[in-house]
This record gives sequence, C-alpha cells and structure tokens, in this order.
Amino acid sequence: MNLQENILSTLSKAFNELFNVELGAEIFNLQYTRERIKGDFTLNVFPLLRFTKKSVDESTQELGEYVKANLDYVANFNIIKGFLNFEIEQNYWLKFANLEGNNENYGYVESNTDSENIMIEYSSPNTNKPLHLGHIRNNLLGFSVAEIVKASGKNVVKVNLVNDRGIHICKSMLAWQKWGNGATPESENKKGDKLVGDYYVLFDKKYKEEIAELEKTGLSEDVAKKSTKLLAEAQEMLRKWESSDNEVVSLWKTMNEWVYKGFDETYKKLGVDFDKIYYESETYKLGKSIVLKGLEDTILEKQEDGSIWADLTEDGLDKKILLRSDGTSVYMTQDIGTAHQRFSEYDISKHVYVVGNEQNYHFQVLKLVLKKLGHNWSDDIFHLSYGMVELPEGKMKSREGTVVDADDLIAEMINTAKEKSEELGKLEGYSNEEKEKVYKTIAMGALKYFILKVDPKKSMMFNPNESIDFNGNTGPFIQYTYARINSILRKANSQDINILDDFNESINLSDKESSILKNIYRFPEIIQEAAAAYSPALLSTYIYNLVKEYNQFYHDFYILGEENQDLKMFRLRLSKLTANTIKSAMQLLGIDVPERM
RNA sequence: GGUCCAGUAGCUCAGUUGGAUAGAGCAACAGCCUUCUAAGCUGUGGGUCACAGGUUCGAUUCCUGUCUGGAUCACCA
Repeated sequence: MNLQENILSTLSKAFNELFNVELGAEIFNLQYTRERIKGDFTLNVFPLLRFTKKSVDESTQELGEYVKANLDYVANFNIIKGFLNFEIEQNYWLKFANLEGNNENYGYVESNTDSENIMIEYSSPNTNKPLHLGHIRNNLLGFSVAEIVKASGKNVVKVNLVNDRGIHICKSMLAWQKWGNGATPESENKKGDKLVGDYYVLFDKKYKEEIAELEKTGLSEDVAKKSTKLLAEAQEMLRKWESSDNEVVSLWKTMNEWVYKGFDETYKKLGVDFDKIYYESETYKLGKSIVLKGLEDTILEKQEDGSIWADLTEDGLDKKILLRSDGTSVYMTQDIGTAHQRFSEYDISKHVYVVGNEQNYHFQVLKLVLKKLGHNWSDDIFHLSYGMVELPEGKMKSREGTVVDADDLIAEMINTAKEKSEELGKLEGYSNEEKEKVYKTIAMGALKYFILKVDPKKSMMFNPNESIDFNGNTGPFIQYTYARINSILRKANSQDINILDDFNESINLSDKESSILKNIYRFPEIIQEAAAAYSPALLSTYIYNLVKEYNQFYHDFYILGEENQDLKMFRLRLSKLTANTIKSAMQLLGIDVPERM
C-alpha cells in the first residue's frame, strides 16, 4: 500500500469510528498539498460535512487527530479553512530514497503474458505526401503513447498503415508517366518520397489548368471538375490497378519503393518504429468482401447505379458510401477490412488510432458501421484525436506548398543545436562523431519536447520564423540538467565515492530536498495517468517541474562540496534519483539524454 | 445550415473527478559565474480565465445562450 492508500483507508476507519458512517475510499478528495502550503497530502473536508454532521472546524480537527494517532508516518497535520493538510514525517521520504536509490526501472510496470494487449496505430502516411510537421506530431505522439502504455504494464503492438492505394496514388503515377521522362530518385538526386510528392503536386496543377480550360468553354466549375480527361485517366488507372493490370501494378510497385525508402530515412531520424506494417492494398479486398456480405445481410443497401451505402441517418449521421458504382473501394472500405484483420489476428483489448481530429467523423462512422455489421469489438476502438499544427498564416496545405517539411525542419534543428553548442564549447575532448551525436540528441530533444508538451487534443501553433527554443520549458533544459547531474556523479565516482551505499537517515531535509523526493515519489502515478489519458503532455509537465526544482536545489546547496558526509551522500543519492527519473521520463517521450552537453 | 472541438498574461502553453492568493516559459527590465556545467538561478512588471446568465457554501472547471476561431458533413485519403 502506498501513502495515499494508507491515508484513505485510515480515513474510512475514522469515519466509521468517529461519525459512525461507512465510507469507501473513493469518496475522499485527497490531493497533493499545494505548493507554499505546509503539508504533503490535503483532504478537502467540505464535501464530507454531510457525513460528519459537525462544523467544519470540529470535523477537520477530529479527522486530523485520528489520522495522526493511527498512521505511523503522519507526523502532524494543519488546518486551513476546511482543508486538512497531513504532514508526512521526513523519515518516510528518506527511506524511500534509500530504497529506490538505484532502481533504473523505477516507475515502470513490467508486462507479462497475462497483461492486456493494446494495439496502437500511428503514422499512417499517404505515399503521395512527404512527411511534414503534422506527421511529425503524429509520429512522436504515437511512439510516445506506445512507450507510456508499455511502461504502465501493458503489452503494446505498434502498427503502421500505409495508404498505398486509391485514386490519389494513381494521380502521381499518371503524372510521372506523362511528364516524368523516366526520372528516378537517383537520376534526380532526390529522396523518393519527395520525388513522388512532386508528381502529385504536378498532377494537381495540370488538373486545375484543364478545369480552367473547360470553364472557358462555358462549363460550370462542378461539371468541369468531373469532365477532365486527366481525372478520367486516373480513374481508369485505378480500375486497372484493382484488376491487377501488370503494367500499372509494376509502376505502382516501383514508385512505392521509392517512397518507402524515403520514409524509412525520416522514421529513423525521428527514432520511431513499428512492430508491424499494414498496407491498404492488402486489406481493401477484405473490406470489400465484408461490405458485400453486409449487403447480402441487408444491413447495407445498393443504389441503382450499383454503389453500396450504409444508412446511418437513424443514428444522427449521414449516409456513407462503402463501394463506388464501378466497384472500387473507398478509404472507409479498407479501414473496415484492416480493423477486421487486426482484431482477428491479435487478442487486443483496445485499438488506439492516432489520427488527426479532422477525421473525427470518419472514426465515428467506422465504429458505427462495424457495430452495425455485428462486430462488438468496435467498442474497443479508440480514436486518439490530436489537433492540427498550425502556422501563423493558417493551415498547412501540401498542394499549396505551405508545409514545414519534416526533413528540412530536422536538419535546421540540428544546425541550430550545433551552433549553440559550439558557442558554449562544453564538449571539449569529444570526437567529432561524438559531438555530432550530441547535436542530434539536443536538436531532436528540442523538437520532440516542443511538440509533446502540448496537450494532444489541442491544436498547436508553430512559427517557422521563430526557431524552437533551447531555454526555459524545453527539451534541452531538461537534458542539460541531466548532463549537469552526470557531471557531478562522474566526479563523485572519480573520488571513489559509492553513491549506491545506503546513506544515514538521521539527517535533516530542507523543504526543497523533500519536495524533490515527493516529486519523484509521484512518478509511477504519473505514468499511469499519462497512459490512461494517452497524454505524453502529462509526463512533460511533470518532468519539467521536477527539473526546475532540482535546478533550484542545485543552485542553493552544495552537493560534492558539502562537508557533512551524511548530507553529501544523501544529496548525491537525490541527484542520482533525479537523473534516473529524468532519463526514464524522457525515454517515454522518445527523447534521449546526453551525458554531457 | 447540422455536428464536434477550442477561446486563460503581448506570444507559446499548464491548470485531471468544482476548492485555498489562476501558474510556467518566451519576450522586456534589474541582478547572480574566485568550489559541483550560467542551455542555469533570483527578482520586477504583465490577467474582467471570450462575453452574459444559471446551478451552490464555493465556478477558469458544470449547464444554457451569444460572439470568435477551427474541423467536418466527398464516389479524396
């Protein structure tokens, strides 16, 4: 039992004995005591007055006395306007520090074969579009959430779904065929994803030109859009692709390979990976057959033109097309197939889709259609919907070129980290290779933290003209603190001090020191909370606060320079604990910490 | 138009079941390197928590309405 559980059960007993009421632990509002107020845990007594049937002051006083008398480590209590603050004896924190002193996995819960299996899909790139800042948010979120859920004691399967089929793919293939002159990534000296992306943009340009031409002949915009030769050719290509036309399929394979190679490079830079990759091209047929089965079972309906629909109007949604009149699949069709395949392949209790909030409606429909088709596991689908990354001038639009390219941004960050680091000149003695590694660590730390510290649900602002900060509430600030602690630990080591020896617990803790210990004590809870909320932001806020406190401590107290041996040993231990916690928390954010910087 | 999400300091963001004096960072200004890394620490200024009602001992938090911004309602993915 941890502290809170002990206090809660003692409170239950208190109500039983003092006020003659049976209350479960869940009724008590027990929180960590606010900063600047004496105490460690705070009970809000107001909501309990209806059970005590006594005045606020009396109730609070009696509860405080009871808990103090009946719980060992409650050293004292104080009362402020109906808030009962329990003060935990410092010995408890000191024991805790000795106990967890060198537990590298402190806070993590190991999973086993009985643990829940959770599937997390993220990234899900479109093979026409090179990865940009929006995708970076997706990838970082997905990876971090997976790490956090894993650390909370679950088995995690990270999956990626590649959007490798559909009319959009045919657009870039067609453009390459028509105007590519056989260009390859090698011949153009360009990353494959970028090259293919260029042809997608080119298609759109030519398509718009053709629409404009048609409009000049007197057609309305809507009619013109549907009458272009280009679109007709793309549609024809999709039909050929779905009927496995050799030429089309072989071009498709070639161009996809280019893209994958490019994506892999970017994934590697971002430090994200997957346990399994699914391809739409391999699941859409399953989706198709499920849809046809649904039609047979009269759950779905067919229109005169042959297209197949789900009628969701009873549930407050619209009608949704699941198969086109020419028999080809839409996005929803393959998603039905993919979900089906995954739930039959794996025994998963939850399937998390990390997908932008622009697709909220899509997932609402997906869950509902699956449910209608009789798949109860549709309830286990969770759409982790995150907000857009906005630029000062508005949304990023691939086709309009207003995107912040992932590779460019990463390169720029590394460059900034390098400049800054060289300016400070703290890496003397490192080889160039080691230095480059540190630059990358810092650059990615800055970028990742910048993105992950924002609540996933909220849209976030990124101003490309203001480079991402390295001071304040940033990744490098946290990394710096880690490097600083390490510097001390290295020195201690070279003085033959064994940090892992138990320290003498008969010392007096300063407020700052016990505050740091309390913070570290909370780490396991934070992991659980972050996992339950699928929110890396909770972890970044946590680690920032811890680091800030440690830096204050570092500034105000000597560690190695402390003359009292017991205090010195304790402070080294405290530093070690902090470093471990920083490293663990940052790991869950997918951020590395450097030994020096 | 329907549905959903958001609005907290000049800017970027915290604020988890309603609770104590609403917090950080950046930017601005003023300080701190003759012992452990100044990517740090300390201080000052900066708020009608969009607005108006309601619920109650108590609302940034819950409810209703209004305003503003965004997303979505495709035979795109």
